[in-house]
Amino acid sequence: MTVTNNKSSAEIIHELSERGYKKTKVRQELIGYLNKLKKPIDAVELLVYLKKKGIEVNKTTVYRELNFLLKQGVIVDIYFDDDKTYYEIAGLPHHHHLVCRSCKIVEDVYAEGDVCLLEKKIMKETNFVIEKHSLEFFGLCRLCQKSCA
Amino acid sequence: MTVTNNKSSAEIIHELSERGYKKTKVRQELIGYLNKLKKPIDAVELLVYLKKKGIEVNKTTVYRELNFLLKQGVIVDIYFDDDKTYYEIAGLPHHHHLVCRSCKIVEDVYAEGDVCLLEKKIMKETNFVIEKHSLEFFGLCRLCQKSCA
DNA sequence: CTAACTGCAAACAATTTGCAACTGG
DNA sequence: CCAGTTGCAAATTGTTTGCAGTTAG
Repeated sequence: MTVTNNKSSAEIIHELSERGYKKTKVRQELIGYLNKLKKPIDAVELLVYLKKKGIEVNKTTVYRELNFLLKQGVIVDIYFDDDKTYYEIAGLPHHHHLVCRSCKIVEDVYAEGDVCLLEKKIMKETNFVIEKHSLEFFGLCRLCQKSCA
Repeated sequence: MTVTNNKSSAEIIHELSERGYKKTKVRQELIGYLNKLKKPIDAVELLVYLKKKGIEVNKTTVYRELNFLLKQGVIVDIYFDDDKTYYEIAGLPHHHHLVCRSCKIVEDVYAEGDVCLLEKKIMKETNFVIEKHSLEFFGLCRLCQKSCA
């Protein structure tokens, strides 16, 4: 599925420019941040991040940039138990997500290939061509186990 | 996780009435349909179904009813690679979903407990309390493999 | 009779679109 | 110069809320 191919932000920007796309402030910042974060984050939080760094940018631009990066394969989109889209840098080693239903924190879990085997089995049995899967675990993180019901 | 406990529509309606809730046309139809369908479906499609059966109903009522059934544990909500919520009757045996990226058809896959083992392992390793997980496979169904890229 | 249920219009949140202005290579 | 990029306001989609009227038990 997802190929493990972790690139530096500079490399990504370079590849994009080879494809004829410009090196803009917002583009660089988003790629840089997502590349460092290595976890799913939503558009609004990214907007907050940019604001905090003093970068004046309209939400439209952020949404447009995210869709662009998605199409270019720089990031991937992820859907959790709510109605917004999360984005994560592409090319991370295969992993899944732990989502806390209380504080909404997201952690990555790098559990070995069990699901990939299952995937192959299902493809064989159903003749469905599976291109990707998503596996999320929902529950309570260590902190929230103490503070809430 | 989800307890396998497949009830008849009549039983469900009965339980709800014991909790003080009424037996309404829309409620009966929705439970009946979801119980027969045994697959995830979204609010709009449910609305279409009701209209087709000649049941005059406002979308607000459908959304409200779905949230009600969710709270009552009659149905569960599922999130795929788009921005709407899907609903499925609760208590089905543990299973996962195959979603076609082209025609959006959803199929259930009843693959055995691999993921539950993984879940236990992760709980032990991370101290996260996992309450549920969702595993979806995305790709092309048998038909769409032929008709589209 | 009364809590549960409903419709309607309006509000909402997340995201997209049209269009004119702008900017990097 | 010109394709790629941006801001702004307005539109869209999925869903929720307030409120007044209706109905099942």
